[in-house]
Amino acid sequence: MPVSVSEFDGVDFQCNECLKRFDLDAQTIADRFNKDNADFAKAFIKNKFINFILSNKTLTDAAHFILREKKLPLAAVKPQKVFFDYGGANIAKAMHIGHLRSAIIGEALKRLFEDFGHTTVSDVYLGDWGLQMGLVIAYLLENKLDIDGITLNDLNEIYPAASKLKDESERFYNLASDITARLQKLEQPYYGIWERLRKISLTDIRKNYELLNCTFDYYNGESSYQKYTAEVLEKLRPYTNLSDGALIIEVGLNVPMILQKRNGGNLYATSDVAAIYARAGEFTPDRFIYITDSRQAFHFKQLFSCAKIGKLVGKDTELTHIPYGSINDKDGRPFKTREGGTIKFSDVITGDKIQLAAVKFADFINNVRKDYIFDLDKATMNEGKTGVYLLYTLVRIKSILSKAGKFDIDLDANLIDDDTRKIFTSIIKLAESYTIALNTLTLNNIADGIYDLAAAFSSFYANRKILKEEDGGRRNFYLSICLAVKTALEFGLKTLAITFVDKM
RNA sequence: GUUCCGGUAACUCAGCUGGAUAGAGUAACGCCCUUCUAAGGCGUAAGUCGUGCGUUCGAAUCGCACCCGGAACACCA
Repeated sequence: MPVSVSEFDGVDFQCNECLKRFDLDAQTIADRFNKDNADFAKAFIKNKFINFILSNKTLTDAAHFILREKKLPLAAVKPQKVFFDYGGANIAKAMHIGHLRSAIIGEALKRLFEDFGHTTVSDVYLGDWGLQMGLVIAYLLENKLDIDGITLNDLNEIYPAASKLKDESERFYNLASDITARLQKLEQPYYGIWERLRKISLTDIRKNYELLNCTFDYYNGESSYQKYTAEVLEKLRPYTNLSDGALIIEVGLNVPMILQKRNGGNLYATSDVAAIYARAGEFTPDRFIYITDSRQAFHFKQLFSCAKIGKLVGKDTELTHIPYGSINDKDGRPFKTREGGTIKFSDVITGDKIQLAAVKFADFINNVRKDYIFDLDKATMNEGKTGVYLLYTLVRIKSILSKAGKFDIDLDANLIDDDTRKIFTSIIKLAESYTIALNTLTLNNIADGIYDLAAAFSSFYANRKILKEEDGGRRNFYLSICLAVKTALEFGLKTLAITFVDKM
């Protein structure tokens, strides 16, 4: 019988099945529940709802589990192997604020799956093989720029300039397209220049992802999968045909998917098809999860349909795209600098742990799929529902524990009062939020759960002096709670890939 | 034009496989530091849940229509 968290005062969980089914008598069910599960929870009826109040034993059991196992009591699931594709930084293009969400959402989801015991494989899948490379190379050659001495800063200026030129000059666009196609055939000098550009960018990209706590198993890119292109196109041959010179495949949507351009050049789609084929072959994952911005939703519909039609993945392989909304400014417009340029990664991510926690938490607290208004000042504000608050709460707990010295773990259920009860239920609800997160592939439930636990602790903390408590049993009870909350908060922050500190 | 996503307090957002009194944070206004980190705690005030019909014992939640905002829709990624 389905049970859900209740918002009703003094009730932990509720069941309203008896309101829907006349054959069920709420009182009978509650009575039976109470008979069989007396030490777990108490059921009672109000307004035809069956309400459940968790027993003190259930509350302390959860805390004991955390203290013993150093993790939250999560529901058991059948372990799967899941392939994560997130990150997606571009070579020869500075990382900017738009790259932030894929990285932090992807990393947190990956960790969430690992918390549940799933095996994961992750690939950053760099954008290193498309037209953007041809644009930059064409620009370098046309302007006779010193390619050996080029720096990342130069690239940051070259790409926007080349991109602009592409829109203004058809001649330049054609040149860049031609160079892209030649590069894809590994022709010199283009391939050599490409290697140089990739090397310069990669150092910076790795550094940035490390700052964000992103841990990719592979730093592959579109280029890494090109060697599978011929093979995958051959496999798809029965389903493809030529249209207007381009190689296309009908995927059951109103628009076919283009696999190869008229000039023989490959596109993003080509790389993606090759990549999913190669990954399925090498890792045989039960599931693929791609995390990109929502504008690519249609592309992934095409890709997944193509992969199924062409049997590039197993029949039962689950293919998931998580589309996230764009980061907008206070006026709801795509985030730009005052001059109209993109906000650079380094403007937002400085490496300061507290600021980083704030930026990440501000993202998690919002629904992944929606656009969200990014306000650095607000995110890093010292008050309210922020990453700073969580870190601060943790610091205060740590301070108490270090001053307390040794103590015996003792959770005497008789000592539970309103404040401590709130802490215990918050812990249980946090564990519940993990299941919701896993099922919905969102993270705001966990972020909220962590906040609620921290808030419950802050209330408890404000109402008593833990270290001055003279009753030994009570002191142990309080300190044990501190330790359990600390462990739960740290576990939660680790899932979200937020680094915490000891002092601030 | 077709399709998708969004519209909830002044602001930023939860809640959406229908359920009890629609929740947080911010901003506003009060109160609480000789006391474990006040980056904190407690409280007050703030809502035609975009609009209109419909389904239901019951709708922010489901259906239909409409209005606003954003996005995607063949050689970009």
